Amino acid sequence: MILKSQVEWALHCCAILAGLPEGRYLSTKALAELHGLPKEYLSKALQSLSQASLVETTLGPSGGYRLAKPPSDINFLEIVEAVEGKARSFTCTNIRANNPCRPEGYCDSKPCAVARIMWEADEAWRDTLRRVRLSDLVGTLSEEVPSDIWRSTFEWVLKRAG
Amino acid sequence: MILKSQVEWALHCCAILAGLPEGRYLSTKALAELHGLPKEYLSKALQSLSQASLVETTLGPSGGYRLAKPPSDINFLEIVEAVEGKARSFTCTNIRANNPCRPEGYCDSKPCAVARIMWEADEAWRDTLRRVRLSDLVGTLSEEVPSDIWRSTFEWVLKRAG
DNA sequence: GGAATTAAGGATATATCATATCCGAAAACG
DNA sequence: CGTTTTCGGATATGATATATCCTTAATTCC
Repeated sequence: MILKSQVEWALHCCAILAGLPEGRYLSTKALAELHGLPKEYLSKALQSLSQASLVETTLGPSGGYRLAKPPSDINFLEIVEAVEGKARSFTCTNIRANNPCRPEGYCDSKPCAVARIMWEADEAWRDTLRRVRLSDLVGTLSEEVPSDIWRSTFEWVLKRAG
Repeated sequence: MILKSQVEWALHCCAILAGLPEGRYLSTKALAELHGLPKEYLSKALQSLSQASLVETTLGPSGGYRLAKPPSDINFLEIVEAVEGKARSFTCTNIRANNPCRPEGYCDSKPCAVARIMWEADEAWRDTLRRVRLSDLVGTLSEEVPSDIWRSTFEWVLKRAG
């Protein structure tokens, strides 16, 4: 049960977008080069963010992506689900229904007890991600990343944004 | 990020094994037929449980599997990790290291902030599973499954155990 | 002792999905 | 108009889940 690498990419890209000056866009090319990622494939992750209305886009030179909402209004779960999908990690195939001792046409009142427990764990995972805002990540990063690296990184990407 | 179907199979099989009379074994064949599963492939899941020392095995006719510990000493996480592995769902490829603005030889003191959050969510998932014992599942099942179906199911599998 | 049964594990085949690249269309900008 | 960009479709490739088959060794029963 491994998350797509696009999840990691999307989170890091959102962190950069969150630090952009008001109104500026950042292209796929700039984000790919900054992180050392394949541009064409990263583009798919960014498209997912766009479809989830987490980022806005504009075309043409100096176009690209920017956040559609303030970083405090975006949580980790939104980003993760945008690229990974909203499907639960455990799917119940209802194998109890194959039990030959069950009478014909017997109908269960509740979902399978095993599935309920697995779904509860899945919810705990999602709850944790829901509680972390993108602004929290940016706060942590600006504390931990040396300020000169942090600053020159944004100068670097903005130079590429024209 | 989907769990293997073997996880579902293993959990249901453990629930049945937990209800067996003391000292009895149940074969792969019986467990596969009870749940309508491919015998050869289910065998791989049971082998995983065996390698994790969750079940004991014996060969020959009337051989098969039984729990190695009382159901109250086995939790969901043990079963899930036995077949799914212990690897975290999020793997950090440290793409921040590709940032061209980082000085040569710069070394991060902490693991990536993104990874720390994703791992925290992963721990929340594991914690939930760790807190549920196999005996809890059996308790729920014996409450919810009509007693005649519950009883005839064990008669059915025990007949197949010789 | 011999036949049947069983778990264990290796080898292999198939299907699904993640990863990755390429291309054409439409939009924005100078 | 020419360049740059997002977007979506098409396609290729690699890894992994799913599934089956076969051999070996251990155990039980006759």
